[in-house]
Amino acid sequence: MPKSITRTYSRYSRDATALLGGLIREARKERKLTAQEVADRAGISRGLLQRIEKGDLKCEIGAVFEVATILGVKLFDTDDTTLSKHLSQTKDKLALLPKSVRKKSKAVRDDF
Amino acid sequence: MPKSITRTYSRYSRDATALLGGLIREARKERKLTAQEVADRAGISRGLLQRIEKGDLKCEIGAVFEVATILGVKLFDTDDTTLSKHLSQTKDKLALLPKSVRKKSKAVRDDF
DNA sequence: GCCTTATGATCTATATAAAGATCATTTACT
DNA sequence: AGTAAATGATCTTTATATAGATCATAAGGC
Repeated sequence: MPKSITRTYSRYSRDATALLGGLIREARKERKLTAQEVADRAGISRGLLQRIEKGDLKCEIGAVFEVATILGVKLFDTDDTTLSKHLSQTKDKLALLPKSVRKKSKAVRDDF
Repeated sequence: MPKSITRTYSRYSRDATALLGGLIREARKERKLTAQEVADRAGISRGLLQRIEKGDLKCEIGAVFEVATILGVKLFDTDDTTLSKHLSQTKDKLALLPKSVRKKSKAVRDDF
């Protein structure tokens, strides 16, 4: 049961979301598409698109990224190819890291 | 009333979300933090963090970005200062664009 | 200036994401 | 190898994000 959610967000998170929303709105205007058109193409409601463009932090990341993709707003400042390359690299690197993080159980060997 | 939601996502959106999740997991491991620790610091549940790291598209963007911020995973490949600079620039640029997008009402003047 | 249309804002109903718990499994230390 | 801890997975309950509608306002083309 979710306790009444009142999250706090750092300035960086808020700025990043606002920036992304702004870039989306900018791209939409430049391409001369109405909010309704973009919403339709993304399969979301116009109201949700409004919130996304406003930088609302409580939107599905999938919806936000999808709109960005449709409008050509690049995430990670990279093209598709570079993105999937990064993706593979990350997966490879993760395979090398320990599967679980282990905290020091107690003291640091003061037994000598 | 939301009709049964079954969104479709582009590969780019899916890859981007997966990459972000992977970078988060990677950063967490490198800093030797347990999932519970990070979840606590972000004010979210461990389950949600799991989904974020897995690249689940149906998470709040605010939660995802907050975790990324806490772990030092940079969005937009920029530091804080550059980010807010971009933010202002975008706002300025938006002020210049037309406030609403206007579709060609009908024909292109065939009345002469 | 008019008139159509895009946008902004608000409300309701409902699908669903998230918290919190529990259990099984894996994993890393000793 | 043994063990405690971290992770993964699943279930239930509840808060809430979303769709869809409506209304008011703003804004652009004529």
